[in-house]
Amino acid sequence: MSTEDVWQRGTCDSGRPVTIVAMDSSSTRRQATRQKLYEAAVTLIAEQGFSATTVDEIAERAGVAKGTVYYNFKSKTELFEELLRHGVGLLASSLRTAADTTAERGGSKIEALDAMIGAGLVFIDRYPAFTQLYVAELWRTNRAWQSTLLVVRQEAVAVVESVLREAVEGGELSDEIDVPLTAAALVGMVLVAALDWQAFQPERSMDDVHAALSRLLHGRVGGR
Amino acid sequence: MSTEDVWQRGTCDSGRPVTIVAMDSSSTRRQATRQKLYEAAVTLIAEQGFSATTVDEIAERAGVAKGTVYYNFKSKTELFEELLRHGVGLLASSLRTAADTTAERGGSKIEALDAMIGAGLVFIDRYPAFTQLYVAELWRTNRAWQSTLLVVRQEAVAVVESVLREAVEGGELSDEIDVPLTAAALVGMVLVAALDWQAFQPERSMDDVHAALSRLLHGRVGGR
DNA sequence: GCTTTTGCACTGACCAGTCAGTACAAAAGG
DNA sequence: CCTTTTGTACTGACTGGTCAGTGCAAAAGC
Repeated sequence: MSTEDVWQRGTCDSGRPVTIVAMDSSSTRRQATRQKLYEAAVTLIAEQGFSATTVDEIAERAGVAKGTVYYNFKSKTELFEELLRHGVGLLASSLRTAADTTAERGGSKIEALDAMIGAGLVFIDRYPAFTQLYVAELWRTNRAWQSTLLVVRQEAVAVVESVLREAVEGGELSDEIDVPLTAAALVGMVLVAALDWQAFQPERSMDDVHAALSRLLHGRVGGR
Repeated sequence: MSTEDVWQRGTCDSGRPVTIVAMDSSSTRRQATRQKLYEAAVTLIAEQGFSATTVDEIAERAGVAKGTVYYNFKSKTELFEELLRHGVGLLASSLRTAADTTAERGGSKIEALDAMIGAGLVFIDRYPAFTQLYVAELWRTNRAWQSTLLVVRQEAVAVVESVLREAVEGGELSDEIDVPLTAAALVGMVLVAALDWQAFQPERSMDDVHAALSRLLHGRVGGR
């Protein structure tokens, strides 16, 4: 975290507000506040779910007054939706980078998929709370943010689909494989294995997990 | 949904579900009420999440008075926990049956795994709401039913692990594979692919999905 | 004649969202 | 200079509503 504002809060009803310290330029402050709110919200919602998490909790964890939440976001739901957009953006671009880097090195598409598994694991390791939250909310029907999630899912899965498609076109994979279903299965494999690793087998290393998933991808499990 | 299910309740030590068809006349009525409540709760909670679902809603959907909910269950949480136990019992025994049937026919362990994928898909197709709910709650930390879930997850994953282990012992699979991680990855693959199928690609047939997953299991995606 | 269910009124905690007010920097004005 | 105004960011007590869980008398099953 970057901003070094050393300021103190007073109480509203009695204590003299003892504030202080200047802000550099204008809107940097707001950005920092939003970031704090994102960070507080993501862990709380991942732990407890959206409805079970109160705005008061989010504000408290962020070290901010409740009113500030509503100054920065229209509603609790809007805060959550922006969180989703923000997080999936990070994931998708991290997957894309992994694929592109492999391509630049002249690697095969299968290698690119392997690299994406690695990138996925790094992401989940870094933002476990976000991943948890994403998985928990993705398949809920009837929610307000359903449309946001649909878009956001497509952004992530599309990256995998495009690499699979290129692999088929390049003759690297049989054209019998079902691109959308296989992409979903691969993403699910990584997501669930990683969450399970963190929740139930935390003693394993990321390399262990990557190796196990690679083996599945390369067909060394059920192998012919 | 069929109300005439054969009732199963897990016993603690044996791990083997005991079938309860009908205890005594008075209990049957109670069981029917409980079943109605499970069915109402599972869809509502899958759609909205645990906290967002009210007891009044559950009672109304079940066509039962609110007091009845509390006559049959200590609390909303307890209702939910028993729902989880009940559902995972069904899943685990369905997986076990698939594996056993394959074994009886003299099939290989890989074939057993394939059959379990099929059984998993049938289960998800029949109880999509339960699956949704399970995935959404499984990796949450800090929840009251955390310990219930841990037990319940183990029951399902253990079935897959045991088949993998037998396959390794029988020389069908390399002993280099990591049994717990691979089991988690396989379960995740099926779970997520199936949910994705239902939510985002409902036009596909179950056979399509099974074929795509089989291909991954048999290594016909990343080839060698 | 038990167990189970109903219907309904009630309570107390909890919570999303509001609003009047504070803090403070920078600009405007004198 | 100093003082007044303006804009932005934030504060926290408060409100109106919601909901888990209770209590109980009467009815319905078995």
